[in-house]
Amino acid sequence: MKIDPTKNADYSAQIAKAIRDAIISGQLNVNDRLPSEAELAEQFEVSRPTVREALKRLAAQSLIRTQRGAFGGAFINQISYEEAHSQQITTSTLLLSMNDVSFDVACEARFALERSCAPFAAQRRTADQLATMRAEIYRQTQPGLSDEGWCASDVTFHRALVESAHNVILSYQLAGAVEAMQPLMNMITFTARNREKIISLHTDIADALEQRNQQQIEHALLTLSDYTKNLADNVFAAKQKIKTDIDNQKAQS
Amino acid sequence: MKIDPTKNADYSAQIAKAIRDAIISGQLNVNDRLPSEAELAEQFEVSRPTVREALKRLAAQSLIRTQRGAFGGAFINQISYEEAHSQQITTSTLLLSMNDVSFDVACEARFALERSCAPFAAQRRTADQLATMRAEIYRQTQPGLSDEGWCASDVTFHRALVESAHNVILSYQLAGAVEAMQPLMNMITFTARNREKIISLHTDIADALEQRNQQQIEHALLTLSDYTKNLADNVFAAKQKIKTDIDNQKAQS
DNA sequence: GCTTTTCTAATGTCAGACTTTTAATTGTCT
DNA sequence: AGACAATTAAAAGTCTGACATTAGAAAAGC
Repeated sequence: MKIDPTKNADYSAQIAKAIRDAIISGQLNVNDRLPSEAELAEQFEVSRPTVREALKRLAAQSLIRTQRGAFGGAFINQISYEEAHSQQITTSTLLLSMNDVSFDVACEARFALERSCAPFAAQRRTADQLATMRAEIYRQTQPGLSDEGWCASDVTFHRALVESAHNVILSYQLAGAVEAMQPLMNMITFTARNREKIISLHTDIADALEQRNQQQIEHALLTLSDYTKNLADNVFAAKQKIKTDIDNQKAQS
Repeated sequence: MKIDPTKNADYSAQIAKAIRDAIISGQLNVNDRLPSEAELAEQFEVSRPTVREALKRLAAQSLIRTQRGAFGGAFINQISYEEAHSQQITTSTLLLSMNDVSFDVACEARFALERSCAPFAAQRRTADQLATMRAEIYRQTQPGLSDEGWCASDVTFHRALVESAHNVILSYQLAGAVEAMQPLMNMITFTARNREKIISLHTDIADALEQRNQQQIEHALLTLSDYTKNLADNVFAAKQKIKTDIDNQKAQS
């Protein structure tokens, strides 16, 4: 692992890569302690600040954690679902916001992924998860619910659906996709009429899940996907119209 | 953004967070240039090495890129699908290897996710993608193909299937899931007999895709999933048996 | 035997200097 | 005037050496 060829540039990146590879390949195990910064500096024949920069890179990916004090140091971190998940969300969110993905594409992907847990959800759903979903539906019917409250409830509802598949990998992947989409979803303002329709679709999903009817779950999700797409199209069209009107006014004056 | 409360610890983490938040919230746009390290050090009232550690953290997430020389500096990076993708793979791979996820769970998730692009693949597949898949199937029939070659061909085949859905978000999410699973898949050694069966299932998938038959694609994927699971169960059972036999021998002596 | 103190190894931070890279500017020649 | 070469300056990358802070371990005291 100690090899670090005198390639032209950026020692800290090279050192980070060397350590990262050692972790991935299993040479370093969870909770192993890395040598101290001073020792690493000696091994790699660089100064301590350079080593530190490398370690910070690894820390940014939660590959290591550091502890101060005697017998402290850098330890290989066991990545938890939560950490992996929150990292995935940051990445996906940035990806979406920086590459102006069309709403349709994102929406399609989101519901397609969610549909993929339908068969397992139908088989394995527990009363508990069903209750959560029903509770969220009830919350959504409350007239005083704010836009933020509505969105949060929506996320909880869908997360319960995903969890009911009882597959940690699916949960991890889907929670990431759903949450990353949230900023896009928040661009839609839901009228009372919209909410009513969505609540009815949510009820369909819950009913289908209760009856363990996979096809019906998938169908309801597909309908919800199409409805959301339409809603978004209208919102964007309206925004476009306002913009055009303003342009026209400017042209007249 | 310049605020950095005198909380107790880890300035570099705080600074990284401040800048990261500014990027995510849109205060800083793609290709904007950050102030130079010296200026940042002054703004945050810390030393330059501390600022540098913060910047390295951001660089590790590909949030910024740096350029040396006059008019160089740190620039907000536009995250590409490729980068996001490779980051996702590192995270997922580590998650899987560190939390000993059962093969069944991972396999189930992988094929469930892949099934989710069946409807779009059936609609939108191009002749090109179909040709890629047929070519990989042909490669898989070659008797001299090594284990590595087999796995690589498998990945290419499935990626072509995913790409045929023509949805960048789905591609991004699924490619991550498929590739992260690869180390687990590589634990299975495929006999000639196994390969034959898998090739026949791959052919089923390609045929279904050619006929744009969504249900048949899904069915073939499900069968492939079950077959892979069985295969893995047998491999693990065999390994377990060997271990038990050794233990018994030891007990006898 | 338990608590308190001291020790010490490690990270976290700083200041200042030097090196290298790179683009813009200026200068020179045809 | 335009093309090429030399200069310059800004910025990242690196190093040295020091000090501050933490927290576990060992020693001292009761």
